[in-house]
Amino acid sequence: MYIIGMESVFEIIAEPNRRAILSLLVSSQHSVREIERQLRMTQPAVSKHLRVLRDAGFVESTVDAQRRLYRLKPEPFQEVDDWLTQFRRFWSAHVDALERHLDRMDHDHIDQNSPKKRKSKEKTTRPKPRT
Amino acid sequence: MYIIGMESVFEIIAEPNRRAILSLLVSSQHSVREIERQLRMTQPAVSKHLRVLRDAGFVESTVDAQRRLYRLKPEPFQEVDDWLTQFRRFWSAHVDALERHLDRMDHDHIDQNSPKKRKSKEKTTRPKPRT
DNA sequence: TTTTTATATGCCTTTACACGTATATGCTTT
DNA sequence: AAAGCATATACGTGTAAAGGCATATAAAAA
Repeated sequence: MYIIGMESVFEIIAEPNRRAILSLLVSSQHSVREIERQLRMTQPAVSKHLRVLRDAGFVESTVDAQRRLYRLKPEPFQEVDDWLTQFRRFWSAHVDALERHLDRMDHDHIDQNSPKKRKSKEKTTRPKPRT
Repeated sequence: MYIIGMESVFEIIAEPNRRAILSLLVSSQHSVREIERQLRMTQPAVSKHLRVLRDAGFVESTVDAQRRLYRLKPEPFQEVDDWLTQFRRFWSAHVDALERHLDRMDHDHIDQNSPKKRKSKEKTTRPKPRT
């Protein structure tokens, strides 16, 4: 049940300054002032972008005295990733990016000590060539 | 002094009609007229969006008599996926979406006949909790 | 309490973009 | 050659969003 302004996640991340804020918040939470100084934006600009990001579910905030500490929320990113899914079969057939994608994730996130489980050349199923 | 319209991939996919075109083209290539009828847009609208998509590298076209057949190109999707990468560690820590992501890709793309190689509960490494 | 710091918001201006209509270009069919 | 189909583009219009400045609110420090 949606209230208002329901912009798509894609419109939200279309704005470069908002992407910068998201990238900054991925390391840890930050106050508005900190974002303002790090990204060299005016304070109202930061607050407005954070408002948009909050409404879209990209961030949430907690109160710390006069400050508001903003941090990321995961759901909208998942939404982008879900949209991307329909294209993965296609693009992986071209640049074999699927394999690289999975290997990259194995490296970065699963573990660094156990051997990779994915066979290196398990030829991804090719979609039918376009006519 | 800007060269010309170098828009980011995010601005490109921010437009709903463009996303619709991309989703349509994922099945197979289509002519402008076909897109026009399928998506119930005016012909100039389709042509303009295709122009934007082409300039951004999302599509390419070949000539077929008077028609132009448009099809997807993979690179820009990869670019979106790359941007998403910096957030995967974060969001996977929250909803365990990484595992679901990988499992989903296994199902959809790698193969449908060999057993899944990924252990079902290989507890993804958790990033340090945010402070 | 007065002042200072932190954040949010309202107003205004500018810019960019999406759309529709009309038109231009070019190939095809007759 | 003429007519018709397919596509691209130019122009004008409306709208929405981003940025700046001023201000409102509230908590902290003095």
